[in-house]
Amino acid sequence: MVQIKSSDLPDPSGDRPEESRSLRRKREILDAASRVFRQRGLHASGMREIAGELGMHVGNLYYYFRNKEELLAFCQEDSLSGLLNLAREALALDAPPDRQLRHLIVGHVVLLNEETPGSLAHLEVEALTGEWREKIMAKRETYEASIRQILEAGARQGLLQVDDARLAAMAILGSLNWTVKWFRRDGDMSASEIGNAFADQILSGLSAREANLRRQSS
Amino acid sequence: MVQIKSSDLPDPSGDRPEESRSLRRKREILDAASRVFRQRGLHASGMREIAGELGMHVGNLYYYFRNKEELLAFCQEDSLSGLLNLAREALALDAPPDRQLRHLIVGHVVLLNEETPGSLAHLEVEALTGEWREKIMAKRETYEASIRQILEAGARQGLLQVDDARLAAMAILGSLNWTVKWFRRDGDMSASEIGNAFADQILSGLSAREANLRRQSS
DNA sequence: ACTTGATTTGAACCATCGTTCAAAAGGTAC
DNA sequence: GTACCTTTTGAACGATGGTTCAAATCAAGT
Repeated sequence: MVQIKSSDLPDPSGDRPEESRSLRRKREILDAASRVFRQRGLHASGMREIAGELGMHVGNLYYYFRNKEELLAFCQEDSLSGLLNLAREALALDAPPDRQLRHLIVGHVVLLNEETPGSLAHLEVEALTGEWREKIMAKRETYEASIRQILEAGARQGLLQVDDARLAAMAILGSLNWTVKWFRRDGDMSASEIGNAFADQILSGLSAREANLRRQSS
Repeated sequence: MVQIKSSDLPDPSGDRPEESRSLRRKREILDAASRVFRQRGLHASGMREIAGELGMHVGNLYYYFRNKEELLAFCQEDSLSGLLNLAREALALDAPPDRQLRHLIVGHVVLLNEETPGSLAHLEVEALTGEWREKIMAKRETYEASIRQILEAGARQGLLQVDDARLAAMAILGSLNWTVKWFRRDGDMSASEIGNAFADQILSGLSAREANLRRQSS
């Protein structure tokens, strides 16, 4: 009777060389689940398919996760942890807020589309209920707050022009999150290329100006 | 045995005073379904709940729609028709492309969040298969093409700065579509206020400039 | 009133899906 | 090799949800 506690799955995604066998297996399941969720869509993919992806049987999943919702919640938490790390990374950057923002934008697109396989789940908080929902939403709120923090710092320093940080953050997040709906691994642009192009557009805006200032730093 | 053909539900949402009883009922169902989809989420809402919303019984739905997928497809088509109208409207506007773009942006946010009740469905093309999926995706492609058309016209006239119209369109659409995930009817901003703020941000960009040109027309 | 076709009911069917559990298999330390 | 805990299996249960359909009801037209 192991019964792994919900507080497992450490935030730093760095691999401990000596993780218990059980935890490694758990992460394997998590990754498989994420993959399936992404391919077939959240509600279209059942526990049996997730188990099948790993060549195991359904019941076995319930040895590691209490139910489907917990599995989904862990996927989302994993994905969000990556984003929170990214946000910390961006804020710790020794660079002006506009560059911090670019770092975050590019990282977000890469994370959602190339690294974290569970990203799609991140878009479906509605599927969660109760404590899990609150926990995930709290984490998401923290992430959004980090973005606002960058924007407001930029505004304070006169580098960014931000009327309503909350609104600006949602506009940005919309562009970034939406990429999971159309990004293709075999497309003609990598995630980081897309991220950089988005950063260009978000920072410069679409309006042409007389003096065409392509970039103002470097 | 009436068997309404799939080509019904006329694009112009203007009410014909003499629509057949059957068609009116069909639209009632469509609206109810959209409402339920939106509240409970697509997969969480069953046929019984949709029927319940109208005080009718399950089986009756199948007199008007072959199955759930057809119901969903019609919802999406309805929503997309509204957007296509909007795009035509914007393009027909006797104004420079940047104003056409603003018109489209504001209209899109309003349509998705206040007018068309079936908007949420619009975000879930994955749930469709076969012919329906293709039909919806084709319509969506047409809409996106309209946006690119505006952007490219703007670029040609030197009014807009667009590197990659396809990418720019996706960034914009992401911001707009994402609003349905967080917009609240009882929030402190109306859909059109949000749309206008978005248009400001998308056009001007976040980078502060020496000459702070808030608006360049009017 | 009577007939005919349109609409609605009510109940059932069937597949799928999440979940449970007792039993089998694996792995390890003594 | 044997005892003990971990992990996996295989099969089943119960609920839900989409779907079907024959029968009942409704709405006109004559």
